[in-house]
Amino acid sequence: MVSTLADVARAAGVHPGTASKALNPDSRHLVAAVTVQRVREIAAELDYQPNSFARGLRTSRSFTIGLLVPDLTNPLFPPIVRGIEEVLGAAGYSALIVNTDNDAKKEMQLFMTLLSRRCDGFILATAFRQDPVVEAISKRNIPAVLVNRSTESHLLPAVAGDEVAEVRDAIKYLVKLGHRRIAHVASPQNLSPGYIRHRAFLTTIRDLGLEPEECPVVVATGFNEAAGEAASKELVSHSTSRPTAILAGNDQLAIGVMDRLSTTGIKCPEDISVIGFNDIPRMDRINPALTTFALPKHEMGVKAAQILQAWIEGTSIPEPSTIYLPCPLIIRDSTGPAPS
Amino acid sequence: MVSTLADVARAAGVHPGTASKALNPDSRHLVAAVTVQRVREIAAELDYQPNSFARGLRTSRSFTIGLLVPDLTNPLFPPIVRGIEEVLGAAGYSALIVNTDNDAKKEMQLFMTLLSRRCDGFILATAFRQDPVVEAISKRNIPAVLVNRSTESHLLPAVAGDEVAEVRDAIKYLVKLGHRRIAHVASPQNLSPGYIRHRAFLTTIRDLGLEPEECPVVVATGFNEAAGEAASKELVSHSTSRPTAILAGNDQLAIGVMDRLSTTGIKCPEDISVIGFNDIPRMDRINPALTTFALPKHEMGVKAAQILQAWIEGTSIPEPSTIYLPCPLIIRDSTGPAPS
DNA sequence: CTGAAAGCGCTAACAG
DNA sequence: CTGTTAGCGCTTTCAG
Repeated sequence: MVSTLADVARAAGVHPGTASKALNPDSRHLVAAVTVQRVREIAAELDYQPNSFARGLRTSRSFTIGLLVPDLTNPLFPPIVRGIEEVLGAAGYSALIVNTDNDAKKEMQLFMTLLSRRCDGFILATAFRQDPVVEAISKRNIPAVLVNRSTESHLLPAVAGDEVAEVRDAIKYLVKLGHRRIAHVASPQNLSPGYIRHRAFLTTIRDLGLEPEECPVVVATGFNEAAGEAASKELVSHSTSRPTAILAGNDQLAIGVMDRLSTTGIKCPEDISVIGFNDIPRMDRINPALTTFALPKHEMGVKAAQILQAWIEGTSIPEPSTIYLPCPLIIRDSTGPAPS
Repeated sequence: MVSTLADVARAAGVHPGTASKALNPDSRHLVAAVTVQRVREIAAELDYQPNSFARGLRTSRSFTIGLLVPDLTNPLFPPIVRGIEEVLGAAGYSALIVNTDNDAKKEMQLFMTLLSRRCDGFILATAFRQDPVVEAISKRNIPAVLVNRSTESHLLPAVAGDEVAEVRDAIKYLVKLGHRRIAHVASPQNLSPGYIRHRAFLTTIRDLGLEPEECPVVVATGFNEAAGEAASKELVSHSTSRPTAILAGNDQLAIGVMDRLSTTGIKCPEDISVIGFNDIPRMDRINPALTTFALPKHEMGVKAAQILQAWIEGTSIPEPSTIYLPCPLIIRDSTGPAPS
């Protein structure tokens, strides 16, 4: 068994209360320097580890944060997690990480179990545009911040990519290359990125004076390659009216679109240019290398964690607004001049 | 604030002890069915969540497991984590996940903080061939299992790919294609996969009657593309004596090797065939698509988790031996007949 | 079947 | 500066 505070106190010939003060940085100054020294030595000797159950029970602090992600297997999320861990880990917090698979029921259930573990705060990369968990958190006034997704009702602070700017930059870039028939394969609309990009697409098309009927949108039923392939089938079937450029909702959808193109015998980028979003790993190595926007994943994690830490520790209560981080356009080989 | 067991008991008109029994599946049978019913209803109404600090303090069980991985950003690990979560999550455990970056000091430090959080068990994907953390765990007799890596001293059960079979299969396959000059770019030797594959390479070369001096080994200084590129520089510099096939220590190293080949103007697979290990995502989409071995990542996680759970719950104390899972060879475009 | 009481290990308020 | 005390919320004997 491991040793307890009482063991340390006994060995040091002091009262447990005193030992506690000696060992705790915030109350060390209340104890004589020699005593502190002795207690610490003995603690080290017995390699005493404070029982975090007991401490938590007393202080109502766990130094644990709950981290909800849709799926760690999606390469978007690990860098975010690392960014979070980098700041919160250094501050003494550990992360309880769960995968929700974009399942609202699972999300709520997992949240409840994390809640009963008394997490000091939460970071959610899982929010739906309307999200009961977000409401539950907000109602209970628990520190929490959203990352990569935001909710319709701005109940919690969020850190996300600047999706509106991305879409505008993408379309401007394509127009400069001579494209006028630009289509959008949108990701599902119940999550903010899909919805925001879709809306930004519509308004940008209008703002730039393109013909809306030449710029169709089709909403994919998922986030992966297969969904992209399925969604673009109809889009590229009529060789006369087909777009010359396709903006996919994310990189995986873009790959699916390119799969469809290659099975249909359409060349990318000669016939149709394709753009993705997020710049997940190895998009520079697929064929053709994908033009996409670099979401600052690590930085998003860092920012979210900083906001959460300040909130937990009472340094600053954040506004429930969204911070939009810029996403540079990475031009590679999947885009080129519009065919003549 | 959330409600406590005492609140529930009061509202139900019973003693807290009784409420506790009524709510706990294992002791429910000690309480009258009607009472159980009433207490449960009231608990649900107040949405009572047991305080896990208090419970843990009393029971010395946290229903938490510590999960140490080198780097979540390496696509090898998320599927393992998901496999683990799948079994342990269903059993009521949550996972505290930390990244060690293959830094022994960081590993020990993080382990100690997880220990003070009273994890019921550990799964390590981080073990070095000699690993102080593994020794510390073993000495304290804490349930823990290794995954993807094993230690020299078989102190803990482990689940890994069958690296010896992989290497043998790889070389046999290459020999069948006519290769006799086969080189190995090994991954660092302080981790079991690098070491085991290296040894298997040596013995297989001998067993198959190839000339050892025609089958050089160079040990890479890291696990990534850059390390693979650097390690293969020398190997392919002499056009007369260069190998016709290279077995890289993992997929990232293999990509590095292919980078080197393409900058040197050597064609893959026409001039040199390349094989990787693990089959990380999108190896089927790079150019040329990589021939590699499919490590059963998810299954490894599942197996490790099952062993751990049985150990924690006392169902079965496992042998400290390694389970080797078969890894099928996935033949793609980076391998072909030896040049004549 | 239910109630009473003790105590897990710690911290924080207060007294000396 | 150090000791005393109480109690966080729960489970688990032991009595009734």
